[in-house]
Amino acid sequence: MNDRLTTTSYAVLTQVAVRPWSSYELAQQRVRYFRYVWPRAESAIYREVKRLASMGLLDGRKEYTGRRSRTIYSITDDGNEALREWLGTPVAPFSMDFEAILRLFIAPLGTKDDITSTLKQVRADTQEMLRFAGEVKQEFIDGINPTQDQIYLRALPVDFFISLLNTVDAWVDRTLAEIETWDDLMASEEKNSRALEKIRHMPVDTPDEPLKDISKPPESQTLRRS
Amino acid sequence: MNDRLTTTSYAVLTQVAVRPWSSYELAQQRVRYFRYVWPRAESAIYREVKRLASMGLLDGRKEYTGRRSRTIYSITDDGNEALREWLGTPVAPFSMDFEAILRLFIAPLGTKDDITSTLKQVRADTQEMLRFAGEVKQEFIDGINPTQDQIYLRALPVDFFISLLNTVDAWVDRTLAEIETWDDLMASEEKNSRALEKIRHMPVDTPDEPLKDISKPPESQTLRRS
DNA sequence: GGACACATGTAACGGGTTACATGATTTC
DNA sequence: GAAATCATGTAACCCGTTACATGTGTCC
Repeated sequence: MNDRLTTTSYAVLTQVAVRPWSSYELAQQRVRYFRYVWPRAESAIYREVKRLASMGLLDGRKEYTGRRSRTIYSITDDGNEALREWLGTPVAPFSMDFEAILRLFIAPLGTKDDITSTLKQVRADTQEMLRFAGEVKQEFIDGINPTQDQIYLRALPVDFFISLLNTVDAWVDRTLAEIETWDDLMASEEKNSRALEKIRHMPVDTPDEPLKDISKPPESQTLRRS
Repeated sequence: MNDRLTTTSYAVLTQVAVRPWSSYELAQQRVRYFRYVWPRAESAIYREVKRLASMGLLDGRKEYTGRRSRTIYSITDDGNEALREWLGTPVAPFSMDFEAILRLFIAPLGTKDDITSTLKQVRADTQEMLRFAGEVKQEFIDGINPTQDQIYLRALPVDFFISLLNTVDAWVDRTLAEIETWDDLMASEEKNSRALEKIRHMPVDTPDEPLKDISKPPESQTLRRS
């Protein structure tokens, strides 16, 4: 049997480290809390807890409601040790899947309505996530979040999440506004020169200019292009 | 044989729509251009082009260099039609994998050095991506980007990408600064009340307050929590 | 007491990754 | 002419998803 631990393994361990849960609760609450930074299907959680239990990192105890059983998992010492070791290993880089961006590249194959609908859907998604973030914020303010005593840690991801969503939201808004000014989706001199002017002002250093952040060690400037 | 099209299929089709490529070039250039919005392993591309060719959406032509062959793919009319139809379907929601955030939750299991190293690694990653974005910006300014004539479209993802990276970068900086002020990683009254004060000022509406954006249709406010 | 939603999972398939393989080209 | 690197893929494993299944409370 395979006993390599993936980030999903550690994500599950992380949650069980808080307190014991049944598989079902775990799957539900993972969706609530980690959905946005490590989204996985519920069934992946069911398989993962069994694997972790068979490796001795979780301890599974059966309970019964009538004829039907459920399993409550708690973390073992080995499980905690595995988490501790994980913290010292290199972290997986941030990555994302953003289909709407792909569609932009070939937007002229479809209609203007296609692409604006796509972008509005993205906005609806981010605003739903922002609504959720607002709920969590309110829970902490009201002092009723289950992890209230860890608010000094939890505030960090919440901060990240809100910043990110506002960034995406603002981008969608100005992108929709730009596209609304277009008569069609075809290339034109005017569109292209407007875009060039915008690109000039985008907040990133170009290779010919001095770099903004000089607090970093210099070898990071010599990384080869992949 | 299975002929369901995934977003990865469309990502490949999108790229081949620009011009013909060999599988190898495709895999390389995908890494360059789509790495950040739809990252996939190169071998996935090799399998995908064969699948798309067998479905008639790509046309594969063999070339030889000595005894060794390679295949050049170009898009067919059916391939273009598939792309066009795709643009009218619901888009997959934005999602991300961000392991560093998971580690924050259990940071006290490790050392302060563990967590700051993790965050510095994230910063190094985002700054490498920003460096790449700066190169692309410069290419457009110099008028030498291969998609220069489509700059009115390409500027939109570039804008997104730069905004996102700057947001992540700024978050990492203030998070590192916060953690630097800590003596240890344990919970404390002081850390928690500071965090609460920060949360109060985070830029997101809470459920008890009037909503910022009233330009949206009202039913989006009534979405059920999942 | 039937319908329906919630609770608690399992099975099977396929997309994604890691590892490997081999021919051509360049370097020194 | 040996070694290293680039070009061009293939094989196999396994993580993740979709679909399904069955038991239990609850509503009316």
